[in-house]
Amino acid sequence: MALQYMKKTNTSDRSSIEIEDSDVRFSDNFSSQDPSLELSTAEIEIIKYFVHLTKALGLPKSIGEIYGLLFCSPKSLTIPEIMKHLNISKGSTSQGLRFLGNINAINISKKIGIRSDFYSAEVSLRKLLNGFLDEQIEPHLKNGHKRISEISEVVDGLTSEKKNFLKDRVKTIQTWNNKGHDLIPLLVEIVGSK
Amino acid sequence: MALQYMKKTNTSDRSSIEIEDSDVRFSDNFSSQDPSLELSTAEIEIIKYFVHLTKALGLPKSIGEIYGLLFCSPKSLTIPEIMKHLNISKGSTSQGLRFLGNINAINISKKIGIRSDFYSAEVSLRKLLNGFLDEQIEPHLKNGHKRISEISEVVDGLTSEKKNFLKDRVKTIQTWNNKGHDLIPLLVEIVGSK
DNA sequence: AACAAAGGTCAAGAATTTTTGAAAATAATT
DNA sequence: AATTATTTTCAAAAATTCTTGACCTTTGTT
Repeated sequence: MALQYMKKTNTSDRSSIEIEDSDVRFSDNFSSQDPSLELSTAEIEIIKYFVHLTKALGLPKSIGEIYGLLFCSPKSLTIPEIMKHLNISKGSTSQGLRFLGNINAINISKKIGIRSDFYSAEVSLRKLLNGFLDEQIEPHLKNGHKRISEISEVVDGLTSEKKNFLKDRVKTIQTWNNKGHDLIPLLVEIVGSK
Repeated sequence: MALQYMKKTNTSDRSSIEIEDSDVRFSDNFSSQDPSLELSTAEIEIIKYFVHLTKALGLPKSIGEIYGLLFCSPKSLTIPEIMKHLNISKGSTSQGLRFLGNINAINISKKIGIRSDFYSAEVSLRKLLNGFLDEQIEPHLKNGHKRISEISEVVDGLTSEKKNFLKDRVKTIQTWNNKGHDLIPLLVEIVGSK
């Protein structure tokens, strides 16, 4: 569950965040690996922070792990390195990097004489926010706009006594969608103002 | 998957939204019910819109169904009515309403002489946004703040050459968190104006 | 006080999403 | 063009999340 939708109504004041990060793969079965790949407690905690964040956004843990690892790394890393550091599969690594690439949360570079791609974390909040909004939110709004138009037509064809009520409701959703749309560039300006 | 994290990189320009709403329970097995409970195509489409939205937010379908139904209803409804209209279980209905209640997306009222609670959709964008941010986002930021402080202490205790690099990174996360925190009231003002 | 209707709880099952890893595709080198 | 390193794909397994419904509590009625 990405967002907390099961909050108890009467359970005193228990901490309101529900995501558990008890079982972090790499902290469990990592000791027997090449020590040069070992992550410090500090790094593990930072990675957990990003896992928490991605889970809150409804995204898989592996994405938070990958971004977190890159965020902690002064030098850019290759796919095999990421896999070994985090002890995750090639598939997860590849898909996670694709997602992060799509939202411009990582930078990809090459080094002369080395075939692999090198990945590093993008840390500009403006770029991160912009990528996330453009790739993840704006398509939803665009799609929503289309859907609402279709709904509007269906409602216009109604003859029941509910027609006017529903017309009004459709107008409400339309307004919401427009506001959301207008908000995107504003958000980038406000939050991303360096 | 709440947000699209599997977008193909090279699949021409296929529509970027991935959520399917092919199987909407109540449109499938609803015809054999009491006709007074029957939903029109328009209503079903509006409910699908909200299902789509809740899925995009990483929330269960039932929550979108319940909110959508209430949104389409000129009069407030009881739990048994909601269950029958949507053909969902008591558990889902109860939990869904609790979630919606927590974020102030619904209003609960009583009618004299009737035991049941009556539920209706809150349609003020300001209230909806405020409730969602306060109940779902702000606790995450608060928790994040705590986590970052803890991480900061761990990093301060470091002696490795990475210490300064990680200190800098922690500072970056701190800034992000603060900006997010400052943004909440601003968002409500901007979007919820009127 | 017994009954009935409404609402809540939560373990188990169903449905969905994520991860894995073998196989295919791509790209660089000899 | 054959070889090898790197990356992508995708079906199946694993993990997680959602829904159900039997049981329990609460509230109001007779």
